Amino acid sequence: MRLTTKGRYAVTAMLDLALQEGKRPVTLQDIAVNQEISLSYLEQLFAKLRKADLVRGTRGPGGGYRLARKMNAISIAEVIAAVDETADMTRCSGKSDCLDGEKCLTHELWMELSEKIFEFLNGITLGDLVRRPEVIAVAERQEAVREGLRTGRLKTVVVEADAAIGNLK
Amino acid sequence: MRLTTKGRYAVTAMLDLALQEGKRPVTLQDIAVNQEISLSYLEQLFAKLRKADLVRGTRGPGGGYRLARKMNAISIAEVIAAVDETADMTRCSGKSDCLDGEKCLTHELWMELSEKIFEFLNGITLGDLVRRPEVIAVAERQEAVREGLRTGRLKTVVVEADAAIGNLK
DNA sequence: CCTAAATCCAACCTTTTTACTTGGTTTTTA
DNA sequence: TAAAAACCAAGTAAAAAGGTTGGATTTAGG
Repeated sequence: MRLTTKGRYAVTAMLDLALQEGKRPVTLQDIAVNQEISLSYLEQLFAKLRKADLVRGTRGPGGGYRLARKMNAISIAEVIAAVDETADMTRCSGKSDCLDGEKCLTHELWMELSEKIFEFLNGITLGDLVRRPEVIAVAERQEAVREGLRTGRLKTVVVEADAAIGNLK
Repeated sequence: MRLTTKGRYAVTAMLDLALQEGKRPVTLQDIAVNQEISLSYLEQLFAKLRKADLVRGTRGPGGGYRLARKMNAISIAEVIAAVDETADMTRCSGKSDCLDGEKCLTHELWMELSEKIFEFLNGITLGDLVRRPEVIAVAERQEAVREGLRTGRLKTVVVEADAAIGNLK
């Protein structure tokens, strides 16, 4: 189970989709702007997410991407694995000479740890992250700010939001 | 908390040291052969491990490296952090314009997850891995941490888990 | 005191991975 | 039928991983 910026891009993008569940599908263009990442790179990541049956795209105007499953049924591990193609991380997979010496022992220990990390991340779903007390507070602030933008009541809202944030910390 | 082959090299190398505790110091040459990695790359990794006060080197013939602390007092997270120099993984650290839009929300969610991963890896020591019977204990604690993520009760859970681990020793 | 084994150190290089660019095509809605 | 979107593929630039070379400093042992 590797864990790099690539995996992070994938997870945050999936979170973007999860946060918009029920609304119109999300365009990669939107995500590209949000995450400050190139559209085409996102396309490549989403090609993998689609192959892994994690998202579903609809074409044409008004189209975009949706989660292929409920957010509670998509684990972080799955998302990361989908974009990561984890080439064998042990270097001793088939080698028989790895039986003697300390080499294979440390490898075995690593693999146990690796397994634990996977299980850990496999036990966390997008839904777990999206629906959390603190997270909900943040989401409300975001809503408030956005609403404030519309109504022209921005300054007070931001102050309120900042106060709310302060309470969290 | 990044997690790449670099971190794996560092962890397995540290496991090598842990497994030889009490014997003569371990030379990088030995590790290089065990892990099939270049001596000089190992030197670079160990320079960082040394700076992080995780290992202590003794020069000259018969020299090599030892753990700077008891293996129970060295966490996997520490080892990985030492070699990883985790440049800011969020891209929005100081930017104020990150308040509007969904960007900062997903970033915040990611950071929470990232924090959880760190805590998870910080709760596992080299000793946990080396002494197999207790690997089971790790699995149990991991369950606890994951549960904590869902309920938002993480800190207490971790403390409880640490206490439980302590009882085992 | 000399030699060899080891850490320590720095500069450079190659390979792989990440991330972006360009230039399309197809599908679908308005 | 025009525009908005997914889809696709080839190539490229930038960054990180991993290695190479060539040392210097310690230090045990003969």
